[in-house]
Amino acid sequence: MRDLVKAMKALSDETRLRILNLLLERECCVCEVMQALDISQTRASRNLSALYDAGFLKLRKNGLWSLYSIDREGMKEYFGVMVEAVHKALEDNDAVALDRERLKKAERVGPGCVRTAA
Amino acid sequence: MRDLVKAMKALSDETRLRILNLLLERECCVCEVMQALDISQTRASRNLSALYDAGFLKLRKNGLWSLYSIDREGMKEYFGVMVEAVHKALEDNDAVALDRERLKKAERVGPGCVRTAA
DNA sequence: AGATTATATGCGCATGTCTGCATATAGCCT
DNA sequence: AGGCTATATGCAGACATGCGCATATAATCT
Repeated sequence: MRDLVKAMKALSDETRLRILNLLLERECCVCEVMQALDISQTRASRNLSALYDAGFLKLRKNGLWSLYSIDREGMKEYFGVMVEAVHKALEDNDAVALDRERLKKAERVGPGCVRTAA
Repeated sequence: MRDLVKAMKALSDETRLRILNLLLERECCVCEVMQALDISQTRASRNLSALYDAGFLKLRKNGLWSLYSIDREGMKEYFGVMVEAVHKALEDNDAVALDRERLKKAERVGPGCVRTAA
């Protein structure tokens, strides 16, 4: 029960829903999320952590980068169902579409970041 | 997006998840929810309203009673999916099982209440 | 070692949520 | 009409959440 409440709380925030939809595209590092959603570093990091703590994401560290992605295998079955519901619900949402566009153009923050480092 | 966030918020509270599971059994009036979950009238009423506002429930007034039930037809498709996910997630939860037991024994509060009035 | 970089986190503030108490509302009955 | 009853709601207090700022952490490179 506690876990389910935590999962639902994780999904009841616009920023986190946008992040989840971004990660449905592909694995992202924190700085890509910052750029795609046009939010601060703190905000990106904290909200990614929340989704991670709730059990939706997995984390892969690569050098300086923290690469988050949807943990399809590790997730409980009904979590997957919820993620799919969110996916469907937002498939033609403008904000989410814009996020996806910005993700494509995401500039490398430093000399590396994921696009080249991975 | 706003609607989805609202729906998720509605599901991110233990009391409301218990209520939702109770309503998966059958339509209930506020006083039955109070008794089944062993909570105050205010709490039952407010949380039922929250689920209603989010779009999960429908309301049927019968005399003094407010009869809430899951609005399977009126709900958006992905809401139904979420409800099913919650159902599965809590199908063998102790608290929810106890709520169901107490619902069976729910005493009529006044001279009427649903069991006889409906 | 020191500088640089990506991410995480402590603190504080503003805002939001939940619930109890008291009270309002509205339907039923005599 | 007046009393009773089931539900709804304004208010206030306790508590949680979201986020910015500054700073810490940890990996990489020279």
